[in-house]
Amino acid sequence: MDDAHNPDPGGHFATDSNWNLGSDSDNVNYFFASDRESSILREFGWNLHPGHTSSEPGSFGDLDRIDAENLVFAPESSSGLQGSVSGGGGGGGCDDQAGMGRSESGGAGGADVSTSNPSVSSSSSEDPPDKSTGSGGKPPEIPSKVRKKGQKRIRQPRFAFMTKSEVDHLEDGYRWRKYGQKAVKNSPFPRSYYRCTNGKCTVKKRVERSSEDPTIVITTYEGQHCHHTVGFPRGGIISHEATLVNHLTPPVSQFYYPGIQLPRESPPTITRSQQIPVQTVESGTLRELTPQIPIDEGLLGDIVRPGMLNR
DNA sequence: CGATTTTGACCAGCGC
DNA sequence: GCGCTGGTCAAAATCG
Repeated sequence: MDDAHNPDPGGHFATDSNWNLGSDSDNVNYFFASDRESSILREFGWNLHPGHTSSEPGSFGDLDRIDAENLVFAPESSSGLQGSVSGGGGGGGCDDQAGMGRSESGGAGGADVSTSNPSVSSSSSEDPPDKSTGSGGKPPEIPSKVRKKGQKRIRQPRFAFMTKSEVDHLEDGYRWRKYGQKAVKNSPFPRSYYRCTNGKCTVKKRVERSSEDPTIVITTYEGQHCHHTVGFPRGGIISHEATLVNHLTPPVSQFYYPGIQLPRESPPTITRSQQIPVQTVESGTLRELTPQIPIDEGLLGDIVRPGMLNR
């Protein structure tokens, strides 16, 4: 896995083997799409256009300008943990009653994500629900957490954004609780793990800073929110809600309506608002996208290509 | 006081 | 089978 980069001579999107990212769970392929691919994004709920400038609904707000040419797709091949992108379908994670999942305090929360998404997995593994997180070694007290050994961890679709920002945790309209932090191989910067504070929401997000370009923050969302955002400073309260749930829309599809806001907690430190959405899709969905050369830096390496970093 | 963050440990998955 | 790494848990600490 460390060899990571492998340009894709073929001119097609890289394959798992080409882009091994380093982590079992993150074997994701990233592609750069041209404006032509924007349509694909739209299918996933992304209303993007080349050179799009924000401010319109469905856009990323003034925070960023999306340049379709630099758009990066991150089809989650799931080599490992999950069969394939799951549509996240119906309600992704929020299906069940609040009680279940993570409880706030320390909650054994584990149950999250994976567990709740039976419908989703359409693909490969019909796997039985559950298998929740691999949660650590905690007592198998909670049934929902019970993970059968043979079952693989199922993850919801993931969408990553690269943002030039000095702050790690960008405000996106939702409230998150940090539940872990890990040092990342090949990167001096640790990766932080956040979980939506909404009791019913199982959306998670990982935040990592580029080791090559510290100004770039890679934020990866996993799952879909099934609730409203907490509200935006800009008065933009998202009206949408779980209505999107049935589509394979990226979790961000909700908060990006109001536009990804500048961190509330942190002032407008975002220097260059450049955010590149990385969407995970089924490997087969995308084709023939401009090949990109990933760099081996963990998450970042998967998402950011050298050229971009140097920009 | 409640919520969030920090931090060390544990477990699962994968490659060798 | 072993080791490595990512991901998650949960107790303790910190913050508002």
